[in-house]
Amino acid sequence: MKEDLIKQQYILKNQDSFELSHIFECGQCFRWNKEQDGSYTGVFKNNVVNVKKSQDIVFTGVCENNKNIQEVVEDYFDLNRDYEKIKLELSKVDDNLKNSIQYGNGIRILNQDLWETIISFIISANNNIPRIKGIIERLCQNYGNTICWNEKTYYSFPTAQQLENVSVQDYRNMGLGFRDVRLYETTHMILNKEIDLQNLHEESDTFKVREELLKLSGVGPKVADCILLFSSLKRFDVFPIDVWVRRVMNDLYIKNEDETKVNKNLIEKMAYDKFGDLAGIAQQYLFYWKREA
DNA sequence: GTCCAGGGAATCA
DNA sequence: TGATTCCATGGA
Repeated sequence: MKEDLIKQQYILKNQDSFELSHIFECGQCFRWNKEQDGSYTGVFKNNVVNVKKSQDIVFTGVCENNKNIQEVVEDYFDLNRDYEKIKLELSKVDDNLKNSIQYGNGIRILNQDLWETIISFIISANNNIPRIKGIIERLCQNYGNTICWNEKTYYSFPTAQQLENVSVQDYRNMGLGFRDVRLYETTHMILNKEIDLQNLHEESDTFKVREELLKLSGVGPKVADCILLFSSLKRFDVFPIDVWVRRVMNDLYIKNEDETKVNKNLIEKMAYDKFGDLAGIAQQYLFYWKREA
């Protein structure tokens, strides 16, 4: 019999660089949903947390093994990182970036589980965000753990072991489309330790980690960079290039007549020249600004 | 009916 | 290496 989870709360005061919509709508995560009161509720690992911002930021929820909620959210929201310093540094680059930073000033890069990030971004390929969220939610409901809180049932993201016996056809039936085989193959590559996720955390060379990720089925350059940036690997020196980022980089800097013809290597080189080892964070401000504004 | 979505893999030059 | 094409699905 599993012990009941204790409802916990943590109140954070005086936190600049923390806006709910900026954090949850900038495309880095798929499991946070807006409530009627403007707060957001999400599941990560086996935690269910609601975040509400008025003057202070209030975290309420239940945590895996009743671990202290302050420690849990400090890790997940990367609360000890100085975003004011990062924004100051990036604002010096040019007015374009400065404007986008003002627009998305409350963005933070979440510290998401590596396995979940890999699978989520394989699903994201040639897909739109509402549909990605729907597919992931069905995966969780079918194969994740149930977590009860506030008289509602939530579902954790299934582990690789929980997906071990899921077939390609099962995935197809859940609406994954052509991504079904990729999800199946990658799950088993990780279960077989062809790719060892622990080793990825221990490798310091970003390029080597990227090479390993690219071996996974369904992981190409863009998905690999998203995994590097948005997961617990936390590599801020990568610059994921999707259609939106290509668009914004062409509009601001390259100014090619046909933005679909812009070379990705050119964008990548330009990003690193301009933004250096903070390119990934710069990418998030630009992405959010282009998509929302 | 057509186009598009946080692309990747296979194919061909 | 670099460019093209196909891949399911659902919403606009």
